[in-house]
Amino acid sequence: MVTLKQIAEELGISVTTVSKALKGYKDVSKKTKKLVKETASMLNYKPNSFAVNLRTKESKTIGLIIPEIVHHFFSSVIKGIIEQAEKKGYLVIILQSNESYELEKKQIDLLLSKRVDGILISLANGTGDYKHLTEIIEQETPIVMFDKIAKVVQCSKVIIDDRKAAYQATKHLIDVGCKRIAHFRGPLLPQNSIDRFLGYKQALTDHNLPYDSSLVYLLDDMSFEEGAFFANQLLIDHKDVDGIFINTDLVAIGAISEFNKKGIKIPEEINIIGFSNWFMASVISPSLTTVNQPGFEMGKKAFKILYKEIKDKKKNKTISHKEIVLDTELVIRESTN
Amino acid sequence: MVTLKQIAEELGISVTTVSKALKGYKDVSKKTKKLVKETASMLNYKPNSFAVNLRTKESKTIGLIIPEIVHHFFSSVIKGIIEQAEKKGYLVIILQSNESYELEKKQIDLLLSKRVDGILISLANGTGDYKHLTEIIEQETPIVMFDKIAKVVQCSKVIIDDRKAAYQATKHLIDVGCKRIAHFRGPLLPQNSIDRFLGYKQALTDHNLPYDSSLVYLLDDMSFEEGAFFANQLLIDHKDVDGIFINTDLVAIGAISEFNKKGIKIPEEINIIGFSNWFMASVISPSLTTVNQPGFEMGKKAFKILYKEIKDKKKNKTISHKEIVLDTELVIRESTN
DNA sequence: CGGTAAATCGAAAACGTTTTCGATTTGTTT
DNA sequence: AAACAAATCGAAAACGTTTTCGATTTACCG
Repeated sequence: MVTLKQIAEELGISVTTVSKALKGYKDVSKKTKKLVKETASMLNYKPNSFAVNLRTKESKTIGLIIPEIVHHFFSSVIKGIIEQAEKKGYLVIILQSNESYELEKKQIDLLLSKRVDGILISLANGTGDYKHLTEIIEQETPIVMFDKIAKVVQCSKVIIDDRKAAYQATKHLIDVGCKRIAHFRGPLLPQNSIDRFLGYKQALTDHNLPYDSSLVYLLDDMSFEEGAFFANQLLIDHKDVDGIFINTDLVAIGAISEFNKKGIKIPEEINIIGFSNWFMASVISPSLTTVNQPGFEMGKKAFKILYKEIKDKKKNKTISHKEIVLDTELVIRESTN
Repeated sequence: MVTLKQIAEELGISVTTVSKALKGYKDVSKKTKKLVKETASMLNYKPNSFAVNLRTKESKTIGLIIPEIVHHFFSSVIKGIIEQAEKKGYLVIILQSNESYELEKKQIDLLLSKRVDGILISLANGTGDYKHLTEIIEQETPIVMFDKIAKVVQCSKVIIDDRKAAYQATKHLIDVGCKRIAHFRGPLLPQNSIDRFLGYKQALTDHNLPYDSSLVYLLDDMSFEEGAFFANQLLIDHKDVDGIFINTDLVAIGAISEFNKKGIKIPEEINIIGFSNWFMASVISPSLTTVNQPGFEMGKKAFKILYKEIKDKKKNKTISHKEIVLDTELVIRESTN
């Protein structure tokens, strides 16, 4: 590996001048500048990033912690982040928390000790306290949270309005004539589940439909199988239900599959609306009406904000935290009338 | 940020001793060892990884280049790599080539200049020459290729036996009684497409079925839409076809969707088998018979091999390249008789 | 107590870069 | 030719760690 020193010796000049020549300092003559650049590329010189990092105290690398990689929404987010980061010359280290609070803590420690320039995170479902997050902020490492956030933590956030989106989804069911609407809700912890539930409830009361807590089923692992299970349960408990708003597409697809198997006609006998707009939603039969969640844009936006905070920190500007709310969109397909 | 120096001053000893105490050298007394460790954790000392990298000439970081992140198979691979890497104390920088040769080249340059300890790569469809790859090998940076590989490049590889798997898939169609079997093949460049095509052809001739090149349709972007398009084309061109082996599940699902729309019964009128076993394959109707491609295991294995090569390089051992072939498995579902 | 061995410590160099600041050279003007 | 300004260069420190090797201290034994 060729170093500045070697180039300097080759040309009989000092390391300083070589460095400055390569970085375009104005106090080195055009002649030597040209000379240095030529021999540098001839020797295939590449700056030792370890040394640069040490000297400049930055690594041009950010960390990303995500609950699950094999997941349509999250992989879209990752793609958005990586693309945007690459444009700005940043690399992305990805870690997966597996929805575990303990892992999430360890991984944050890892990233901090690697001294990444910033951190992007979507919280695990299991995270209840936020000490590990406030620690990041105290260390003054820029951080922005997206999708699954902790409202109480003081940092920038990129989210969708889950409550509003859920409201619109439920309202859509009402608009197509549903009178008795069930909800398969997500676990108690992530804010999203709560907000979606609240949106559902609000839509009911705003349209003079009674809220019946026995129509709300609590999901645990949000799997395909759970969707099928609760669809079946619903047939036993409440034969009069004519619409379901389901917390996420995967579960909705499980439900559809079960209804298909049981010969229940969708949407004639029951309307179904999901959430997230996984690719899968468009290819099953009947195709699934759902709420589009802009993962790619969320990733892009999250990085952009993080980037600004990193730059501001370098300039010793005070960083003001932003909270961006991205638009969702109802995607109407065959599973609703 | 607290440094060794600060700990040393705090205790009135030398930086050397502090460093050695923390690293468990035997030439420092148990008393001072304990003292140093206590104050280190009290001050929340974390070694500056930039300095460590510079000194030890390694970053405990590897690079991963993948054609596409939002993709069930590849995201499974990523998951396998990250999990395994984390176990060994390595972090993973992910880049996406978007199936572009040019991007792939740039990204390899990026990773090399970041001085990652090793590189994992699955080639873009567009990569024809391998100069950028041999460059890595000349630099003596360990590299292992997986799934989409270049046979001619001298490095370790983790793959499946595409040809054998395709053979089995085609044979399955023959076993269920198909006499006239079409193939939607992938583009001309990645070796996988070629091998799958060859397996298909071999199976036909081994079972006394004539090979008819007009039954082979060349896919371009391997999308859902292409599947639908060629399914329709097939109905126009060859009404007598009773089975299709399709290069990848996504395209197969597009075809199924088109056949469903046209009222063609699957598998009664036409048998369909895909490749990869995307999650989606199990939830569409009819569910798709396919070949399971073990993404997660491939990721794990690829990292393990890379890890060994990194270690061997450190010990100046000569590294011997391995070629691992993982088992695939026929997953029989409703789309074949 | 003298002598040797073992235990314990620290000075210093090295990794490769960036940047400050002073020194030297060149050019320009009287 | 003197005087000054501008252009060009390089020495040296710094970033924080690791590790070699010599120095010092302690322990031990006759």
